[in-house]
Amino acid sequence: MSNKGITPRNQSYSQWYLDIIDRAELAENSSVRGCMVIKPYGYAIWENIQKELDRRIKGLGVSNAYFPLFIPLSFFSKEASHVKGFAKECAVVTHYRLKEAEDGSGVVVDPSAKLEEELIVRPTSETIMYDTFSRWITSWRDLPLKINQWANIVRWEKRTRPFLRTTEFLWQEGHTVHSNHEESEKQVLEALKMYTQFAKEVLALETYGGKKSESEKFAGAVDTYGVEALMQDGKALQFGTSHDLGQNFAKVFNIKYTDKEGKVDYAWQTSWGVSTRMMGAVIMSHSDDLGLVLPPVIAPIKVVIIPIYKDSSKEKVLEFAKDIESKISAIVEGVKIDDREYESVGYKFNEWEKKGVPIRVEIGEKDLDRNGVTIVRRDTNEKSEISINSIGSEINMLLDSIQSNLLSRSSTILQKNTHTISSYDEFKKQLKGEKGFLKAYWCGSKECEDGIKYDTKATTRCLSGEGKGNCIYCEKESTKEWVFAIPY
RNA sequence: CGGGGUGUAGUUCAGAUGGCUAGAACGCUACGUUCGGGACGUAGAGGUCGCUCGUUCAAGUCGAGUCACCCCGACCA
Repeated sequence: MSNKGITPRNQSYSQWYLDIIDRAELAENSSVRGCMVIKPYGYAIWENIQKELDRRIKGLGVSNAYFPLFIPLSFFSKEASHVKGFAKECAVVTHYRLKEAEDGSGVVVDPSAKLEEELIVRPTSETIMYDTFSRWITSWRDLPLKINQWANIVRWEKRTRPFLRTTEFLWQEGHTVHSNHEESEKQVLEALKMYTQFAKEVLALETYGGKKSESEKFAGAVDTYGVEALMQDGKALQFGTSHDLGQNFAKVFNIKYTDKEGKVDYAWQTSWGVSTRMMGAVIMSHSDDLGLVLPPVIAPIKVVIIPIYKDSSKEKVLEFAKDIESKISAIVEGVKIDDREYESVGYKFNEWEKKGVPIRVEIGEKDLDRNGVTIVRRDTNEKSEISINSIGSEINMLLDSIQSNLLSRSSTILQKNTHTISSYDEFKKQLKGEKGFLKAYWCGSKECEDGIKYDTKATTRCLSGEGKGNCIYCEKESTKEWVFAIPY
């Protein structure tokens, strides 16, 4: 198996992510591909991400709920551009029963069990949720309605990549319904802000967020906003979106309410989501040649203690190590002592480095003698010796500083790799070389956008700001500056 | 769907011009010696060579078909 294509720096990466995911070993002759198995260590990272994100989502006044995996074809086909956007990547359920094959070779689909109406495995849940919403909402008193769902979804993409584009993925999708456009617009921006803050504070990632161009919009949205992160190879990764759906879905799903004046009107909606792709963003952004580097907030193991001893000192060192463990655990969550006897010290160092554990505490005879420990921080690989007085709070502070160091590193990288560009030659040259984010004016025409994409593979990622300049492609005057990049 | 490539041990791969009982490294198991940066020794377990048909005295090796997977495009979070 080759893992080319997901490396932050060419090779070395392939083995790092294998601690987190595995290829789905599907049955022989299965045409299912591009699914991934998330291993326990990887899932623990996801759970930490979920926990932090869920708290923030609830902070927006949103409640969790769950809707069906299957969407009747008729629901799905109601919003024209939505169908058009997703039609080519849907898994369809056509039958509900199997039977034994006549030649005894196993089971086959029972043709008599054909569904009256096909079911779509959700590629996103707008349609199935909004059908329900139309029955929940009748009055202004029912609004705003704010629902979030944690779920798996399926998009049958032609080409998959571990983490970045898997056939099935886990995500969170927020859906809100409002009585007017000002309020729903505000919600869209609030969600966007929540995501960019989340990226900063939890994932230690600096990102660009902003409005998407017409061609990059979500299928069925009036406007789409996106959060874009920069990977080490200079490509951009969109890891979150927030959509202003206007009344597009309300009109086809008949989501109407009576306002305070007794007038009936269609509601205004938003939807927004982030997925397991975030984990890909974290891995690809922070990893180095030694393996993963996890931001402490999402690291399942934040501190690993490695006792180092000879037979003669074994008991003393282990006892000291356990004492240190309980001292740190009193203040810090996620402390692990690696006292496996059957692995060598070097192996352990390597293993936890590879897994991105933020702090390693080494405890040996030398440390015992001076009543201290040796610690190594994963972000810089700096080694230092600290005394055991107030070790818990010191480690806690160090975790904070690792978290903020990763963020400032990410900010610096983003700044360094963002270039304001005014000539198309320069634009092309940059994208052939180091890539990164390019800020340039664009007239807004599809011809220019397509031309740029054809020449360079770069697309508009999001609106950068307003000003005055000339379209990088056709040189017509424009007031809008966009962020361009080659996307994943 | 187009272009390219690959199927041999758990994994990564070697097995020119067909030839004896199919190999290596890593991993795995047991025992011993080790342990401040991926330890070492000894002994072991592990394979219908993707599948089918054909050519041949003889097929992992040649031919045809088939299935699966990977990479590069188009499409996308």
